Amino acid sequence: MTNIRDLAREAEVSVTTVSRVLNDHPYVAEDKRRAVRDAITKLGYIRNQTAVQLSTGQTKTIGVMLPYVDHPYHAAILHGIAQCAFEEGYRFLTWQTNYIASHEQTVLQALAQREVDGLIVVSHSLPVDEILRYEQYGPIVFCEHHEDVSSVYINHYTAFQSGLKTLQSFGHTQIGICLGRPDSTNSRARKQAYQDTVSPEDTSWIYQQALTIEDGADIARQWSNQSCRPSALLTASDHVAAGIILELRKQGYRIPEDLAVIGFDGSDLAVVLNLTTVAVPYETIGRQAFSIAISDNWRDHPQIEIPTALLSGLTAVEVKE
Amino acid sequence: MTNIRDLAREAEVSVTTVSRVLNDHPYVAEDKRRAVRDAITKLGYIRNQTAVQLSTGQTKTIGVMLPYVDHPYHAAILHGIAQCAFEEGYRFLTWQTNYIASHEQTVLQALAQREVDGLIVVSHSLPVDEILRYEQYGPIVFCEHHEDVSSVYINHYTAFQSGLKTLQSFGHTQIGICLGRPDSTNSRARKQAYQDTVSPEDTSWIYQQALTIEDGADIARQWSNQSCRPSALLTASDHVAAGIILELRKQGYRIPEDLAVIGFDGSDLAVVLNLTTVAVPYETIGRQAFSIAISDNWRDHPQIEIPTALLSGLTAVEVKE
DNA sequence: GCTTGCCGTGAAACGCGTTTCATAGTTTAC
DNA sequence: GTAAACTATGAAACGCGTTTCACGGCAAGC
Repeated sequence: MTNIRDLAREAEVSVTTVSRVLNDHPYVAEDKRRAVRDAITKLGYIRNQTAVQLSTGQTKTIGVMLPYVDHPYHAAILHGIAQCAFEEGYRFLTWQTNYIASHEQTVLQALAQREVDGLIVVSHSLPVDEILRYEQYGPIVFCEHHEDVSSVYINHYTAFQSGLKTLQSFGHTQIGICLGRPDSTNSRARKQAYQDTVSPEDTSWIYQQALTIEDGADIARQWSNQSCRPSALLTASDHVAAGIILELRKQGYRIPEDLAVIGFDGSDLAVVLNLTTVAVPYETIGRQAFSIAISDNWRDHPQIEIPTALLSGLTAVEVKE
Repeated sequence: MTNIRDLAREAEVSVTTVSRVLNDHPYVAEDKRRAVRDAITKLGYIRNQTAVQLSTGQTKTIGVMLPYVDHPYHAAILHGIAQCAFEEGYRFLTWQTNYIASHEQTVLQALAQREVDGLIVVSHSLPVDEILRYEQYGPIVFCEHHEDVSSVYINHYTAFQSGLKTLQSFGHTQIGICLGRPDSTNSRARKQAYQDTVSPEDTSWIYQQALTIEDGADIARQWSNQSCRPSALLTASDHVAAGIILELRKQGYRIPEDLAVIGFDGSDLAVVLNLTTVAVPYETIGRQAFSIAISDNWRDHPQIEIPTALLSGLTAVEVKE
């Protein structure tokens, strides 16, 4: 493997000059520049990126902590990160944590060990302040809202409220909700929006642990077994909504006549099912998070709220008298 | 930032001994080991991973080249890679290329510059032999079949054949297909299977450039405008199948009575639509590709064929007389 | 005519952990 | 009892590019 010292010898210049040529520094005479270029070609030199990283103290790499790379909305955030990273000449390392605390620790460790210049936390299970202890090693940007933390987020309270109000405007009074992980920040905000907006008569209309299509089917069965049912459901994700709709149709119920359903995410599934859904611009979240992670002002803990939009389908429509 | 030399001074040992303690080398006396450990705690030392990488010449990182991180089946492969990488103590860098040749070059460059120890090429647009020129710098594993190349793949010929034969066994004789990128290796194999299996009467039953839900809707419109139509369609992906089904239902056609449809991938969409589909274990492909990339025998160009399975739904059923 | 200031170049230090090699004291082996 | 085989330890080299600092030459400024 030829290195810059070999080049220097071949081109009869100093390593400094070689380095200057490599980095397009102006203070190099044209003939020496050419000599170095010729040496590069002749010896087939290729820069060792690791050495550059050690030398500059920068990896030009951002780490991404997320629970599952193949969940549609995490993947969409990743997409935004990938776009932005490429444009900025950065790379990114992805860690799939499955929400396992020890795996999340590994990611934080990587920041401390200077494997990455910064971290984007898409979703996590460790307490925020434990994660923030690692901010001394570099920027940490969250994709959900926390106080005094760099974050790019959607307002789950208002987003959920918009879904609930839509159902109300369609004439529904018996409204239930589905929540994902019960103790997550997002779920808490959503629950609060629910309590503030519809003042529910029955806590059995809050369906917990709603994450997958299968969870949706479970919830549909729960619903159909209840004596006192909601007439409308705001779900935690399009996947859950899909599970509910499919199971209920299988059981002979009609959507939205027997149960109006609103999804969350604005995914492909929503298009396919003609699902009314709260659309979230996940790609934008990824892009913004990335730009904070590589900006100089991350210490100011910038906070960016990304707006959501209600996307109308046919699973939640005006109630006919 | 304290380094290994500071530790050596503090613990009154040599840097070699410190390095030994850090790497759990056995030839260190217990008292010195403790002294080093104490120094680590006292000075708050954290290993600089970049220095380790430069020193060992290994990054313990694998690069992944794929067109889009948020396409379900690429994400599924990524999921497999992520799992395997974590288990093996590796990291992975993802490059989203959008099938742009210059972006793919960047990825190859990264291998040459020793940013990664190896490369997994999920899908690509550059010619294979151009990519293989970089094999001198490290293992390159493909997720599709090519001769004399490390690869983990599904046999698109037999996979497509199984779909076609299923349609035939259901009584269909007028069978069409959808293909994705016209010149890809996969499309060629699929087309061959089509020609060998159904000996099509009409080339207008091959629908090209079928990649997204929207493409599917386009194809549905094409189909409904044709005077001589196939009675069954084997599609390039579940997304395309979904687009076709939704558009045709909107136009008042019935699936499978007017058109039987089989998808490809075995994705969530298939579950939701009760779609008959050719299921592909993408996660397994990712895992296997990863293990080849970090194995010693990659120079032998191992080839692993992963089997597919037909998953029955309701969009392709026995033709009633 | 002399001081600034810019251009061009290189030696050496720096970032930091790993590894080779030499040395010396102990055991084990026969 | 002596050779062979461990165990334990450190100096120095290595991997490799960047950056600081010093210095000579030359042109512009007054």
